Amino acid sequence: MRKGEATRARLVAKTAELLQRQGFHATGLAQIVAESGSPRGSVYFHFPGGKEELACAALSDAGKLWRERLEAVIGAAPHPSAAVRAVCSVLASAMEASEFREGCPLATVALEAASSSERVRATIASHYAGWESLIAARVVSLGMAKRDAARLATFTLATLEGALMLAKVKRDATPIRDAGEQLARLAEAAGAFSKPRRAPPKRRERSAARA
Amino acid sequence: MRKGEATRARLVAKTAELLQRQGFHATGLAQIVAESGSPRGSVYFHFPGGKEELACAALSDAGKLWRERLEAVIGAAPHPSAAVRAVCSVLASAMEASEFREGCPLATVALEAASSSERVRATIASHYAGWESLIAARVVSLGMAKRDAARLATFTLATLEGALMLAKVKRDATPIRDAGEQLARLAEAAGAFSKPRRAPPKRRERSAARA
DNA sequence: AAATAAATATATCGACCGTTCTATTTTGAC
DNA sequence: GTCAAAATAGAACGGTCGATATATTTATTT
Repeated sequence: MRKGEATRARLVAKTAELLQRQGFHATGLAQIVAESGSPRGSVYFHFPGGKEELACAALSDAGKLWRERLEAVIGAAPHPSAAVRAVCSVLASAMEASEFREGCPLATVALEAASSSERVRATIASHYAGWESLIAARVVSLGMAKRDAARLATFTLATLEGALMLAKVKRDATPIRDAGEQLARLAEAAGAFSKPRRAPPKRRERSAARA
Repeated sequence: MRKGEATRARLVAKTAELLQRQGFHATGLAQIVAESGSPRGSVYFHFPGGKEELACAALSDAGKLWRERLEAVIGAAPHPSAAVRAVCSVLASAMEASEFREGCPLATVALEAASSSERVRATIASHYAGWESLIAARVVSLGMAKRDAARLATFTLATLEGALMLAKVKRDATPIRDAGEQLARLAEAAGAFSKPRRAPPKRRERSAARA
């Protein structure tokens, strides 16, 4: 049934948008239905689990979309430092373009629902982990040990998320751009260090990101 | 009138706690009144502006409290690197102790209300700025240029906020501890660089945090 | 075209939301 | 003790919330 899938897609898309801007509790089914032009009676048909299930679907969609974008940028950049610069540039511009209403599509709900809905929490956590593994994989290809790369990836994501939040609150995108610059230098330093290496002999104790 | 002030204080304290754990929209007046044991009829006496005004008072209280704690830690630490380590250690432990329910007292509401209540947004922004200037001042005392110090302070705060969020979502405090370690190294590097300096001759182009 | 399932429409539910209102009690000043 | 202000009590407001139930319409299959 085509029509049903279209309705479902519209519901998910609008929900993702509203969750990104307002969060979970500030977004009502009424608003989702009204702004998406979807039939109200269809919500519980497509999402028997109600608002929670709809939210998880929307968060998953957004998480996948951002993962693909991240993958594309990382794949196109010659070096992680260039990638992080590009990502921050895009994020900063998007933030300004939306007049600081849109940030990370998961972050607001993450903080809101982490302690109330285990399902939502787990959904978001898995997508964050996916983003991190993407970053970590790129860093590993530079020669850094997996463990250190994972740490650096978490650190990078944390900084980006925090910068997005500060930018939203300050209504100023410079935290994002500055974070990009700082992280890029960190990546350069880490790359310069571990580049000339080949097949690390045994193990290295968190040698990375050592400045 | 003593009684009134006590009631007011209880309302503010409980509101701050609930905002930190659940956010703005998930916290109702009913819950605040019930859990604080305060008279329901007193809310609009002490806070004619309603929930928004009460929330701002609570956020301001929390912001001041954290500022004082931050000030104490920075004052006691021999070096910014030690300070950031200590802060992260405390934050990580507190996160675990609360079973990952309590993070930054402002962050959740910051993301929620940044686009809905200008008053709340401005309140939070001012406290974040206060925290940053505290960090920046300490870095300046190390010899770093004011502009670079401000950037580094914003970067540090962003990383901490992001790490707190990730820890909450993952239910794992390691992002906080790792962020502390990384930031501490960054601070050491910045300190080592700008320490031997005296009265910078003219201006330096963001030489800080250079690895 | 008939039969079956998918999808939508609509009305309604009880619960809770933030807010307002009018008593009533408590407190401080005289 | 008297009086006015501060503070509390508690009901009640209209509105919206997410969720449910029952019809009705639309599409797919045979």
